[in-house]
Amino acid sequence: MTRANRRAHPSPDDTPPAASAHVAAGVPTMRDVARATSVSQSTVSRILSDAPTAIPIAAATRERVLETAKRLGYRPNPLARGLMGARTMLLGAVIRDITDPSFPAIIEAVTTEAIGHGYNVVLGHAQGKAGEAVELWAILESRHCDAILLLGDLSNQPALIEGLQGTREPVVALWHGSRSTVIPTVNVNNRSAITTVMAHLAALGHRRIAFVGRRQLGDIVERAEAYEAFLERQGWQIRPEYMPDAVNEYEGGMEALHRLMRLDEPPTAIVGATDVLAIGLVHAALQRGLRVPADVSVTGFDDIPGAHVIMPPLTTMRMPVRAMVKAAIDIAIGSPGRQVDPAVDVHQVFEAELVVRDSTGPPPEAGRGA
Amino acid sequence: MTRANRRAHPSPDDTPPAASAHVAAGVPTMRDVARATSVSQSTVSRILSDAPTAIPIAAATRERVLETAKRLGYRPNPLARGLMGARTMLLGAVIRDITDPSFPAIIEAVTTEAIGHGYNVVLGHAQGKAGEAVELWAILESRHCDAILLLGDLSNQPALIEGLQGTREPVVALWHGSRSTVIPTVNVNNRSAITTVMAHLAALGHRRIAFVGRRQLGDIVERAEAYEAFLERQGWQIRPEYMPDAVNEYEGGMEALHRLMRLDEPPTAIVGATDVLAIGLVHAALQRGLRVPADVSVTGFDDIPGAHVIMPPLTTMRMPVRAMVKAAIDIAIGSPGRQVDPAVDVHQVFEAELVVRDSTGPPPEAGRGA
DNA sequence: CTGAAAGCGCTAACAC
DNA sequence: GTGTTAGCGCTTTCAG
Repeated sequence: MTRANRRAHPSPDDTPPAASAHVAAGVPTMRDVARATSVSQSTVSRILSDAPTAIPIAAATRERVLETAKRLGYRPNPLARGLMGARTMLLGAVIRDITDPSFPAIIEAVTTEAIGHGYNVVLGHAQGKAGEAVELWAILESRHCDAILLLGDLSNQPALIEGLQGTREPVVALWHGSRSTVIPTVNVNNRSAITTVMAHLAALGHRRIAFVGRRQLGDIVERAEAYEAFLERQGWQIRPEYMPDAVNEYEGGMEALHRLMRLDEPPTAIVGATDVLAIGLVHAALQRGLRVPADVSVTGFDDIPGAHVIMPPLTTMRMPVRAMVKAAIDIAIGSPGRQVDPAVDVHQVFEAELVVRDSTGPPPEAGRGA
Repeated sequence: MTRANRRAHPSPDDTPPAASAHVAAGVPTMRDVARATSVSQSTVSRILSDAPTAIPIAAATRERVLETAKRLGYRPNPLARGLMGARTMLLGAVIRDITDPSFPAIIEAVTTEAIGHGYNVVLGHAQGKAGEAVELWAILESRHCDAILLLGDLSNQPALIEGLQGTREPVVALWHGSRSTVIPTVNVNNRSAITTVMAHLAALGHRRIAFVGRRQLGDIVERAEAYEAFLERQGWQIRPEYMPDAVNEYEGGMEALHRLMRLDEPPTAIVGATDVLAIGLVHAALQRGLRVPADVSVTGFDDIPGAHVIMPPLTTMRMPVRAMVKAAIDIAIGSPGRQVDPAVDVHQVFEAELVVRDSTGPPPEAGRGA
């Protein structure tokens, strides 16, 4: 007995008698509206579809239908719609790792923005496992999502990316890194952001600046490259030992700091590729009895919630998350029914903003070592 | 031209000629499988439905069908399924506030657990606004979700709660507080958890213990009550000034600490109703030049990511998030097709575990004030 | 301008 | 055991 809201049935066997009274009538269907307005069901469909002006309809009829639809509390059934190949008003989201502290704000923005467009978000997270993302993708496709959003760098899922190309639904990647040319992307300008951070540090007087982050995720690769490029432009030495590998977790940052501080000539400032790393760096520094920023300056990236309540509050780069998500969704579902124009190379880039707090300051007077 | 994968059509006008080659064939349907196996489509349905043993089917036929289905890469169309009133394999999630730091772990658990059951999660967040949650609910209902999960205390959305009662889909509330009797709930045992924290503090020697949290969200109300009950059992004084109101944000905790420390007789320990509050408390204490825990001990609740990387690492209560989510999902979709048995009062309660870190210690030798 | 009718992919009576 | 036959609620030709 799974059949849903059968209405106008005196429940011969199924419905528990005096059960849920005020829903017994069931959700009104298009036929109900049609009957109540004494027009054909297809007329109702035409009026209620999102092609309001395509076929001319008598204003009076339209008025009446709209009115009864509202009175009856009519809601279109997205399932039936989707079955016909029409839009399902579903937005699929594939998330690299939902536990990453920078994602909640992103998801919040995505769901809000989607609802603003009348869309719902179906969530899936890829969680590292290679096959899983493809599976996820298949699921989203079978749900006839109108568009797919890729959240975070999923380039470690080549099968996903490949599969995504052979589909009709628009796919847009957010924070995927700007190397993917096959999929429209919305990214932060990592290069200019890191340049800003480095300039801030340089202006403070720092010369021995380290960069912490694993060159794996698209964004972080770009940040690392920008770091090197900056040093080069300044004519400063690029030291491999100033670029320790670190997994994007608090622990990764902590470990990296210890490694850096054991160097003969430790850095006076450290650029964390993410806030998570930066917070780990600060934490480990404090554990070591170092003062931040008196002994070592630290910067982050993302301005995650909490970045301002660690001690000292973190200097970091803040991205226009809202605007970026909006842009991505506009690309994905902005042109209703149409695929993203493949002729246009859609690769939007947004600028991040430096938020100076207390984790950065001038370097210690006398550099330790040489 | 929204119609989806029309197959076997030489694309007279629609399809951009040599477009996406390997998907051109379209998703195989049940009819395709039926034809390829030379059986009727309904036989395929019977075999592929989740009622495998309901009607006996020749093992040989079943074998063949299953085989071709796999070979063709057949995937059931959830839309068509749902249209019939069958299960949509969609799990709706209404989230109180997705930006709350304790939610990412919850969402992660929900999506993972859901996928384990073959379900997808449709996300919506209520975000405070009263009408919004109802709207959200209507949307989820129209999507024919098989079940709805309420995440966090949504009792500030009475219209939602009321609407939820008149539906056929199972609704389960997680961390809603255990006061709602009308909806099955899965909760943490706030009472015993706070008792544990208080006992920990008492054992350390604290006698002047404050509690910070707004009595609004279900969980926090229960925690506040447990706090008072503990004091009462100990025969200790309940001081209203030791229970400042505080919004559940870092800033709320900071503000509360300043207020508490301006008291003639400030507390030597503060129980934060959540980690967010506790982190704010610690932060403000440090700002004031107080040492934690030497001058004041602080505890939290939730063990959010980051609770262990603030300085000092936070003593807190950790909830079995995974198990709780699993329990809720089992209740919601555990009994396929059936509603949650209304006869059984489903109110599961899980125990939290004390995680002692460095934010708690003995009180200062000489209490300031009296 | 509007109605009638077909059918999306699937499930569920009902026959045989 | 298996095939036939209706629809689920909607969009979309095709006739008026």
